[in-house]
Amino acid sequence: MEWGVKVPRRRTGIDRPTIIDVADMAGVSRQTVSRVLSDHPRVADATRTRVKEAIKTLGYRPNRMARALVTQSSLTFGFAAVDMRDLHFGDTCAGMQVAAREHGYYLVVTELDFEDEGGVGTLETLLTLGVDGVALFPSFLDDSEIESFAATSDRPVVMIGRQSRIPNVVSIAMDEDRAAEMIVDRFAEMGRRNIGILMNEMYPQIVHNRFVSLQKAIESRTGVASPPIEADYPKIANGRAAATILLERHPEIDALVGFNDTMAMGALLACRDLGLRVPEDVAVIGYDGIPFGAITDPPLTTIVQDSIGMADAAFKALLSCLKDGSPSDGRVQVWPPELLIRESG
Amino acid sequence: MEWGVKVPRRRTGIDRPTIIDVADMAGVSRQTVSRVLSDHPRVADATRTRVKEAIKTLGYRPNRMARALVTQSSLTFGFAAVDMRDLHFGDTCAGMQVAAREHGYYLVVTELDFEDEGGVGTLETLLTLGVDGVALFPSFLDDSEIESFAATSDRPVVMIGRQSRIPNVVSIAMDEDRAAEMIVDRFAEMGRRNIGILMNEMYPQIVHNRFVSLQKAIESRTGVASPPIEADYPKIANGRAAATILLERHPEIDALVGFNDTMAMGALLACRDLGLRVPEDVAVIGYDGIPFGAITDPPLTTIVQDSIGMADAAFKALLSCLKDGSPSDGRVQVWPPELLIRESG
DNA sequence: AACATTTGAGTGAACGTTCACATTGTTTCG
DNA sequence: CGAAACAATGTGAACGTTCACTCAAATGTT
Repeated sequence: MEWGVKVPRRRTGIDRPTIIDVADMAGVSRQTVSRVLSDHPRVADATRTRVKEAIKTLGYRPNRMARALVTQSSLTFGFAAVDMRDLHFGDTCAGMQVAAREHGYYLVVTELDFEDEGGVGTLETLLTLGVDGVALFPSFLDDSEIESFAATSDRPVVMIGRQSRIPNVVSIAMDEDRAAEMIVDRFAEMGRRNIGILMNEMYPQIVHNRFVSLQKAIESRTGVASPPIEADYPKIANGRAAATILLERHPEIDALVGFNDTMAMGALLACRDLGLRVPEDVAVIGYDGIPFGAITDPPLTTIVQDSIGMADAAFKALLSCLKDGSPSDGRVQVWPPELLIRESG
Repeated sequence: MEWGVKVPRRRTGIDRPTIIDVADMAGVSRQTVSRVLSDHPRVADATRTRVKEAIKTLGYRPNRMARALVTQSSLTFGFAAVDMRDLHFGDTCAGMQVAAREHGYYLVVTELDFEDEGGVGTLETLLTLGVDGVALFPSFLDDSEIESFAATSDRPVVMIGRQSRIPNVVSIAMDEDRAAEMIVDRFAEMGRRNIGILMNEMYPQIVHNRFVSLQKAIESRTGVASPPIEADYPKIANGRAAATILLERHPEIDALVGFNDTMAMGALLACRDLGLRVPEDVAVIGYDGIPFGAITDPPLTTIVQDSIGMADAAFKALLSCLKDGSPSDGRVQVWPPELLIRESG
């Protein structure tokens, strides 16, 4: 039997070097290396260069997890949305990436999965990963779910794309009412009063808000309630199918709003199918301003929102919550929409 | 003066509960809680339920960073590409998310930024974040950069979208030669011999490989070298501009390949501008199979690759590298392309 | 009944950092 | 010239886990 001399657990040679390896090579203590790493002023120049050399030759990179464990800050934010391929989500994500990098932050991006406890599971996991804050598109999460998530989160939460006043959550969203008014006013300018709305069930909350805003604007402008219709997924084919049904059921319709550009493009196709001219017979307007909207026939008029600007704001909001330590109580930022007039409406 | 009784650093009340809080509440040791968390068999049923209750009432979630620090595994993979909004990248990313979630893994997604040491910086940061492996689209990184990154990485690396045999890197890519042949053969079927190629400079490596494959296929089939032209960014407008120049310079061209669907759609517009009919005068084929390709006029013929399948393969490759501990020496997986014939070519 | 095995649970150390404090020299200045 | 101030570095503890042990009690075996 042996009494076993303690032996270090790994050190296989493939492992990344640690701060101690650097310290040993430079002949200093770990703290001094740490000081060099964080540009602490009280390090002798000679020492500093020696340490930097050691860092370079060893290819040392600090372990952010270990660092985060003690500082309680990983310099990392989480970003969650249903689908990064969606233009608005993708742009916002890219915008935050840029803002983050500028400030030495890193973005952990994840797709929200409805399967995973309705999306909340994914968010919780994000937290266990050690992010300092979370920016998210609420999509299918309703206000109360967001609220309870924010309540258990010890980190700031900013929500993009919905104007709800939720405790401990900063909300950044486009002014849906204003957007709806712009659309309806534009239609009015063209002499259109019978407006059909193409919805879908994929993002229940946004759709609902957008729908409510549109109905409000339509009734206040024309005094006429508007026939909505739902499609099950915001794809072109579905927009086409939905628009076809809507136009057949309501031949009086002379204007169509799509919940997003993709659906509006479907509407364009439906009009062509039915021999209706756009915009002479039916005017069509979408939301998002995706690039392909510029080359449809006719090019699509659309509401665009400043994704990048909102992303930047989201990042700044998280950062300032961290600085203040304040949980940023239910602040709501409302961003103005812009109507990009092309030819369809 | 005080001699300062030691006091715990934080415990402000907002902090997440730790495993010790759970242990205290359940009246057991941290190790027992840890055992419950990892479903260790040797825990008495009574204890197990007590611990689980404590976990629930406290809302405890294990800190993955602390865990990773000791296990040397974060159950997290990194995924890097230039732009998640790109359909192929986005699909692959989504595919990996699904695969990851199924296996209890988490995906840390990041956009590669050329500014940041030419992209390598971002990858290195990913490593310091503690990911267990990295899947990446090499884009503007050349083979030697990937190679040196893989050499310093103590974690497996899989590269998607380029067929290079690099030490310690698994490569998963579509068979570019085969795709090129399918395109050229399709054109040949239509009696086309004068093929123009629309390139761009955004993803130098892929473009170069794709270009070489196309040239090879064209020469072997028609014996005619082909005029390429470059556009600076794969946008519709640039595809249109590039195609216009190309068609004006080479009126004999009767077929056009776009490096991706977006550029091919630009080509469609250029043809319309010049009064050329598609596909009667000029046939057009793209790469990627983006949905909008289905509704262009005429609908776009295109090469599609199995992004989801490749994503799944990438994930499995990383996983198996970790299992074997083997650095998976330069394996290359080649995936067959598919020609989606619509009307433009 | 004596001993071996299994079961359930606990303890100190380690993972790679940073923080608060301690320890040296070396200036500065009244 | 002595005390105070400062500059440069080092040390032990802590962050929240898991791992390799250890230990006591319960169970089985001959």
